[in-house]
Amino acid sequence: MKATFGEYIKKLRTDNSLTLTQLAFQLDLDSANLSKIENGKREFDEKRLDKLATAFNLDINQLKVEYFGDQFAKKMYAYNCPTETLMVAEEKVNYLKSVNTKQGEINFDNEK
Amino acid sequence: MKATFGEYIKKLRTDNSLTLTQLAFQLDLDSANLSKIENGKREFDEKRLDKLATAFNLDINQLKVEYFGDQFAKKMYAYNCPTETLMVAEEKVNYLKSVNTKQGEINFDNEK
DNA sequence: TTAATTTTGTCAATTATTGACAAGTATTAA
DNA sequence: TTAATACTTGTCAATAATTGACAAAATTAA
Repeated sequence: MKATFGEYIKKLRTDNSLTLTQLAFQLDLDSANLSKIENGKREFDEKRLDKLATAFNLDINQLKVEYFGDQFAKKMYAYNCPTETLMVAEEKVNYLKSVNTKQGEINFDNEK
Repeated sequence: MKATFGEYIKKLRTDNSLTLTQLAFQLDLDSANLSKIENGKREFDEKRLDKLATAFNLDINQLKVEYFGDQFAKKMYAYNCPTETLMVAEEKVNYLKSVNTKQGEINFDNEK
């Protein structure tokens, strides 16, 4: 839970006794590069989250939590951001959600 | 506070009655590109946060809160991440801080 | 109107990320 | 031990993303 995303993938893979080559194939990746991802030397591309979810039958939302949680944490750590940053982020997401009309929803306050 | 980072800069600039050209000069930026940043059509590069702090005599930490809070919020919104993501991010920052020895600190559990 | 300011469009140059492969080091099994 | 498999690391060209720079249009103020 507190591990990096690379460690997280590695655990998933080994728990399911897959080789790098086997998982890399499912993710449409070179096994050497998957190794780097697991060891934190490359980033996992977000466009492969769906494939990862499929490979291990995971909930895509839980995966996003792990993935983006990891991304944000890395940034925070690298730039030594105050913890507040996350509170402000939450406010701002809510702001974005209220300003932008989501797909399929009806917008009642759309006066221009 | 809940505005985007671009709106935030624009407000700072206009409140201090600077033109785009004037502020852009201080930030070592083209005024046309600063305009795009203010209007959310380009990203503000994090390497310029210090210059921005100087220009308006702002606390750099407060600026980081605004800047990264905005970044995280945009990602969350774009990928429709659960709010949990931010809790997990917080855990992970703490994990990173505990694992990596910070500068100047003495590491007591450094048995290889 | 004119001048100053802001916005938009474009594109080459720079920078970052990726895919691919080779060569290396474990690890395991016989 | 060897041979096979698995994993790691380094490199680099190809691709993609970001940036700086400039021109030109639109807006605003006088």
